[in-house]
Amino acid sequence: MTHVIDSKTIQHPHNHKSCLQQALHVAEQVCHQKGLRLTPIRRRILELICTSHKAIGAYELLDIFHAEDAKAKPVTIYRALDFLMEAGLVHKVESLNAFIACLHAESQHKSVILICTQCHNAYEMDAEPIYEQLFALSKSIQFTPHYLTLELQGICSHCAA
Amino acid sequence: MTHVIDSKTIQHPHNHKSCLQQALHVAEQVCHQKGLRLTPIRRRILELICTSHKAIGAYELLDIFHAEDAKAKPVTIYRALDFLMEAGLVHKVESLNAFIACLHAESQHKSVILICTQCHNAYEMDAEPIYEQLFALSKSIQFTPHYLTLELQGICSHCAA
DNA sequence: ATTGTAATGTAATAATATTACAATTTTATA
DNA sequence: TATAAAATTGTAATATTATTACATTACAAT
Ligand SMILES: [Zn+2]
Ligand SMILES: [Zn+2]
Ligand SMILES: [Zn+2]
Ligand SMILES: [Zn+2]
Repeated sequence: MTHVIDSKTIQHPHNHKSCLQQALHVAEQVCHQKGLRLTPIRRRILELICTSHKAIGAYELLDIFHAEDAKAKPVTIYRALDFLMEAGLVHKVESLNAFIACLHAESQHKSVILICTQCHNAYEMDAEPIYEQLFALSKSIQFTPHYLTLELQGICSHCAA
Repeated sequence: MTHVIDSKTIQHPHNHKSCLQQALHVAEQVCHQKGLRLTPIRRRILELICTSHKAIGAYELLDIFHAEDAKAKPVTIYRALDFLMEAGLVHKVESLNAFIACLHAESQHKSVILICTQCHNAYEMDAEPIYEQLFALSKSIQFTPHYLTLELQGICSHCAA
């Protein structure tokens, strides 16, 4: 994975339609490749998450989706989220209890999530060297690393300007 | 801060009383120094968190504390937690929605929280170089870093053995 | 003593997430 | 194609985590 974030594009106003198209296209590909079923519900939830770069909560998703499908319940959303996360198409932002779409699910991820506390956008940036060092460090004390939560809050370039 | 974790001690069975004493002693010092009031409730909640190295949830704390003080309500716990976190005596483990005591609150912290998914113990380890690199990386794309969430799940040396 | 501030009491509610079981749809295979 | 197995969705209830609002009490500073 190259730098997923590009301060010239994602942090600033940009043609967001291409983000959405990209994410959905990759999702189709990944699911086909892994033999997973991107059902209408799952696809729609992914679309809703991709609406912006702000992390979105499960109940916000429910509010929107319920207007389209009155049968939708919390578990409808959580199931879709579980599927999408399992497939690597969506990430949970633990420090916000909210979710973002992965724009580069096709490749491996060792990323940090950058969260702007002003505009509330959240994006991934490649951080593979960080993972490697941290994993090495933990191994040096006989701790076997499995999964890293790495989220950086701050002010994005657009909001700082 | 030196290495807060020591695979020879905290990860393995150890005289935990000294962890507790240490944490409470430091808490007294820190509060005195910063002009903060470590009231009986706050002190007791800290003690309860220090009971073990497992991260503990707010409602687990409430269950225990309520048995000692029938007036206790959720907000009693959350207020104490807010105070303790603000004072740097307790950290929230975002990926668990639970809390741990800081054993070295007297010094600055740039730590990673190591979480064993088997025994559920959680400890801090110094990770200052990681912070520096990540902060530098974020600045290089004009993102101003404020606060890092850094939690590593895995298997501790005791459980691996 | 008086007054302002911080801490706690009390009640209600909001926000996030999971469990259990039934019905339906899809997939596999006889 | 018919049938069985597996995956997905429907539905209801509930569990878990966290906050808001306002009253009261304790503490600190004049
Ligand atoms: Zn975009
Ligand atoms: Zn911003
Ligand atoms: Zn200990
Ligand atoms: Zn362990």
